[in-house]
Amino acid sequence: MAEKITPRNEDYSRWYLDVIRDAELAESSPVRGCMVIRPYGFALWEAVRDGLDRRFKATGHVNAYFPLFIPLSFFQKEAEHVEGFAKECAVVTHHRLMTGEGGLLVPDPEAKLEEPLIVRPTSETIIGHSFANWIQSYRDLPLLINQWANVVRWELRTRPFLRTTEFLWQEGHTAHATEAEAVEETLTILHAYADFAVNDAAIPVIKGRKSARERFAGAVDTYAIEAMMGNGWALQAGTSHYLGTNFARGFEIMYLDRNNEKQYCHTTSWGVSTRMVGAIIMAHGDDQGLRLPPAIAPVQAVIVPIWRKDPERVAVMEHADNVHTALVAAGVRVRLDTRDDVSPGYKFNDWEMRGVPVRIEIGPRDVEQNAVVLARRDVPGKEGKQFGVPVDGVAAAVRDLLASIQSGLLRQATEYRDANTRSVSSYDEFKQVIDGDGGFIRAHWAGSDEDEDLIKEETKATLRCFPSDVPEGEGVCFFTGKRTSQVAIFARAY
RNA sequence: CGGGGCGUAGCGCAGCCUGGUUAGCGCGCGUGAUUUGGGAUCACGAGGUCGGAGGUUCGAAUCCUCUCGCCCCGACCA
Repeated sequence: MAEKITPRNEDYSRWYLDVIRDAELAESSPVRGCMVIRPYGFALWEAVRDGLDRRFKATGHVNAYFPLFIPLSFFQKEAEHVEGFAKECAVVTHHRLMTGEGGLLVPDPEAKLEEPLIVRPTSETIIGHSFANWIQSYRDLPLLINQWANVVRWELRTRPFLRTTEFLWQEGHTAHATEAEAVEETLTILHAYADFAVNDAAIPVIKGRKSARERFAGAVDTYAIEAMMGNGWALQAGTSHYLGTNFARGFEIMYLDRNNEKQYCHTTSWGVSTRMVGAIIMAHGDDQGLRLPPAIAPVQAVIVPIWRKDPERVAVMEHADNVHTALVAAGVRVRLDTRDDVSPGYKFNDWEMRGVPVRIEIGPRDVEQNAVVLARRDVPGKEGKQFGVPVDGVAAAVRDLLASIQSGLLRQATEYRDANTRSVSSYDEFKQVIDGDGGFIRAHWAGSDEDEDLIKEETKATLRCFPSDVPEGEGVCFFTGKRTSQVAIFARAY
């Protein structure tokens, strides 16, 4: 691997869990596979939410809300969709409890539902049902709806943020008159996701189309943004699906066109989940813990006052208050750490683990000089510190620093990804890379679905996507030896 | 569901093999003092049905049986 940016040490999983614990992002819950999101972790999710929601609204989407429970029969209406989700559904069968033997509460057999309800694993079906009612004419199109919600998928194996039984996400659902419009919508959202990932989360994602094997259940085409984590594995951080008329046929989502003829709508769906928080942790975290890009950091700068005796304390706090006020006025999300029961050293570590981009140290020496010390989270140790920054210029200096950290994190992550993206010209070489350095393999690909299955079985690497930016041109498939212009990215993935 | 492992204080663990007074350690928590520019120190203190049930035994955290739960690897997946 290239120079270490994030810890790919003995146990990356352990590191990941420790970061989550130390930064107080989340913890396990009494319910298997579910996660308690603590306030700081939720603030991070809210930042993701705000960044995405702003982009959705800028492209004409509006928010709405649909039921948590979906009638079982709704799932039946799209064949591939059933197949994809049937294995991981939570099912509600009763609506009342009763006291049974030994005083234990049990579902009342008298209160069995005539039709079981599914706790939504995704909402295409129930939203499709509404869409069918809402859409009559071409004048009702396009219909651009988004929902912020929780969903439940009974996964066999879970990991905090990356895969939990219940998770928070947004799911967009749109309906269009034509295939071209719906495909355009799918790509508009893909670009919005990538824009957020790159510019807000500082994660250099690759936009691409999924292979048939990796496609969403019921979609004609699935597009995704793929990110590289600190151990070289891939993480699908957002998906956008063109659903064709599959769901429109299942739910009779139809409109009358200008010629007074009934037509099926072309629909799309797309989602980003709390998994994005996991991506941010794994893409940027280092040995000290979390590193947050300023654009989404709940706290962008923290002021740590330092004093020994009460007279010092008064002077330092007054100075710190002034700096705090100036930064608030400058629009910086700043926090003054007034805790007097922990030492400054403790606070330094505490905020570093939480990934706060900028730390402002204010002690008696700074009061004397009417200055502060600035420390940047992305550069460890003394090199990351600026001493004697005059108070007059603090707001400007902090803003510059935040901008520099934002671009610095993106640059580091991009360099890391590029250093760990390799090309191969044979399957042997492919296996060597996957078992050795890991990372992404980007190569020409003309294999079949079965070839893809074989590679997955033998190497655990999956076809992540066909990247949409293809500068390579025609070449030879590493697996089949055929000439092709199609390029694919393979990697082990979460 | 297959393969491995673990349940002892809020958290992390030792003790179990080879049964024996009052079950230990670290972190955290409470009180006090001294500290405070990189995770403070000392003193005192609170905190446990040893996952549960049954059995063996004079005696069980320790041995046996059953049971419940969790974690890791695999299959499923955002």
